[in-house]
Amino acid sequence: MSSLLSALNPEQLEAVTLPHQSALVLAGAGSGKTRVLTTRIAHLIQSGQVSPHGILAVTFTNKAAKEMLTRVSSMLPINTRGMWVGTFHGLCNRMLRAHHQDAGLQQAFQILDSADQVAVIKRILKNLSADDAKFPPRQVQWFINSAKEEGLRAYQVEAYDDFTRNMAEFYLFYEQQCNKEGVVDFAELLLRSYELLTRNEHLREHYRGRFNHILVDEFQDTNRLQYRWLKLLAGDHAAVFAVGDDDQSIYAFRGANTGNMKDFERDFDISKIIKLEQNYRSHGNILDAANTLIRNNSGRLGKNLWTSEGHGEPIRVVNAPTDFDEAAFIVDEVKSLHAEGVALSQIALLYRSNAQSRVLEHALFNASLAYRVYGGMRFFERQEIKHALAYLRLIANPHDDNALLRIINFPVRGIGMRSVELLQDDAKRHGGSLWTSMLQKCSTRTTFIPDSGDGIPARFEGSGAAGKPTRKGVEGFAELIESMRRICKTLPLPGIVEHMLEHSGLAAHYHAEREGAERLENLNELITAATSFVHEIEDDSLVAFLTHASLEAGEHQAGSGQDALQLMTVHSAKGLEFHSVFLSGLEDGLFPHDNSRNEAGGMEEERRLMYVALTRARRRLYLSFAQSRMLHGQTRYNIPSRFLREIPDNLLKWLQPVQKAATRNQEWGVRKQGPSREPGYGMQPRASNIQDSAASPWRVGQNVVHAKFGAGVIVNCEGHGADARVEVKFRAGVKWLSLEYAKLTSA
DNA sequence: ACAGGGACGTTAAGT
DNA sequence: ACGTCCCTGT
Repeated sequence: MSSLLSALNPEQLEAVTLPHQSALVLAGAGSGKTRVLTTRIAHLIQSGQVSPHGILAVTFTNKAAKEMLTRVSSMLPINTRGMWVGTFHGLCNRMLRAHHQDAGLQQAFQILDSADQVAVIKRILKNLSADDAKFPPRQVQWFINSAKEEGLRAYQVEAYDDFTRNMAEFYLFYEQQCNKEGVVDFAELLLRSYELLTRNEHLREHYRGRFNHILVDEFQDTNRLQYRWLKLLAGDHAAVFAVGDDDQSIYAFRGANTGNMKDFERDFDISKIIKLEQNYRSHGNILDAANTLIRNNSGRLGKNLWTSEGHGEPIRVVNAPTDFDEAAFIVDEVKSLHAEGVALSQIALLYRSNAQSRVLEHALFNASLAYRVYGGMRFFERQEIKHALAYLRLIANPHDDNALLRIINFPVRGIGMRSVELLQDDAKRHGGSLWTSMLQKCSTRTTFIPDSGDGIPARFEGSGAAGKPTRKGVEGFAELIESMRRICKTLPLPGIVEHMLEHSGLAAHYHAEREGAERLENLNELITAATSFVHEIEDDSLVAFLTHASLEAGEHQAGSGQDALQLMTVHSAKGLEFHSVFLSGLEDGLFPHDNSRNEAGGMEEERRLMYVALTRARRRLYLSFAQSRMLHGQTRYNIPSRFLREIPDNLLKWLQPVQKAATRNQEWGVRKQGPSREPGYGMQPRASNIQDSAASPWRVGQNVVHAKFGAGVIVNCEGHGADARVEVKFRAGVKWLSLEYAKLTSA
């Protein structure tokens, strides 16, 4: 047991070994948060305070949930099956599947992702002939989801104006449509589960009795409904162990409510917040910068990161004339870092908004540097995969109108818009699903019209009636789905997928398409996904697989496995760390973003975002800005970010202003000591005097040999220990080299 | 059925 | 600048 606890610092130890009581752990960036969470779970079990059965641990991402399970299992040789570890949505789904009847759901209910949800809303708006200029589908979606996150059903929405009344009406129709089809959206998983526990005392008491310990990761990201769900589930007896960092709350825009932390203190009688402030990630200068910056925010719970390691290198600041030059600088610097031995995958290029990646990618591409951009299309979101899933959904539940509409004429089988509209009208009249209408039409026809044997009813030949010839297509489609449903009852999951791909015509379609090779490959990958799903998961049903596809959209972009630079927004960098970080586009308007100016608390959220960005770097941090930048087809002239001014000068080292690319002919170097002011920039850059070469065997003037650059002479030294660096003049130019990585020999 | 043109929007993103 | 979405014309 003590082996579990031996490596913890006092605060971590206190958190891990806390008795059965609710607690709030304020866990700074890089302070060992996950370690504390997982060690506590292991400790609780090992010391016999709770069985795995009594533990519920909730996170926001599947990745975090998986990580937690892996780490717990590595600490304890126990079966983690009894534990409820997962995302809010995953756990709610688990609960709703187990009690689908009590929750008013069919067993095979399917989950809509955001795109599916918009599709449903569009259909409803069209159906109601709503003015789509006045009511954009995405706004309706936002309204519905916000209402659900406040725990409100359509009839509970308070509407004092026409606009809201309309919105509430759309919500109502949407609700009815989802119920009819047997589908739920993400917010619905939470709300249903919450309502189930509220209404069903028996179930509530069951789960309250079961979960003695509830652990919450990234607590600052919880929304109101999630908080209420936790509170409801905890009741009076469970100990809720909430871990979070108010300074890293960057998701207010999607409903995260930092107020939950203060509510939690009050509602759960938290007498003392445990603060994890020792940072195991970054060097001192980086932490000082982050600490100083974030102190400008008000209403913090308060926290100051520290490290037992040294100050490390100064933070480098770069002023570039254009975004193009900024990118060129970054590429050069990345190259030399790489040459010094830093793996590309340990270098991150961060930016505030996705549009900024373009110019960086362009420069990287020209320099033939391997890179990987986060945030692209995910596996289960690809068009061909969505089509395939739509077929699978119909197999599981043919009343899923959304799925039906997606593939009723894909691949094309001669079902035009006209036929689809007729079906929709019919379904609307009868209040049933499209599938029901379809079957009725087909059966009506076969009853009244004898089939001539070739599949084409004699009576229709040459009839020329506008809508009628398409019926054959509809009928063929109905038969296709029915036969797939029949046959798939007898097949194992991968077999179902394979059969569907073959008989739907999807495989043939992409096979014939000129650019379809990759799509076809993805479809085959879907069979693989089904196969591994069957091997890994205890439930190998089609419904379980579809649920998996909805709740886990898959990898962001298949990491080719090769060593590559990491490009991503600051938001997606949260939780990650890198040896070196380049934070680009530090300009007012970009970061902080213009749109945040008018939002309540917007600037403070931007500052927290900046705080997240800074604390990603372990050893080296570059901050850069451009005086002009091409954005949305226009050149913008920005001033450096106010956040740059909030970092103490003595932590910064201003690199020589980058020259215009066209006239650039010298290497990047350190600005000479002395007063300097960027004209028109209102900042006082100061050359760093962090320098310590006393203990170093290297001195200025020494001749050295580098494995790659050849012979050179040291012209400058800085840093100490693992962070000592020297500036060497080679034939090819002047380079800064990290002594930790560069293979330098004395000559 | 499908290509092509025009309007539009363009902060961040998990489930 | 660029991608997407929807409509229109062939």
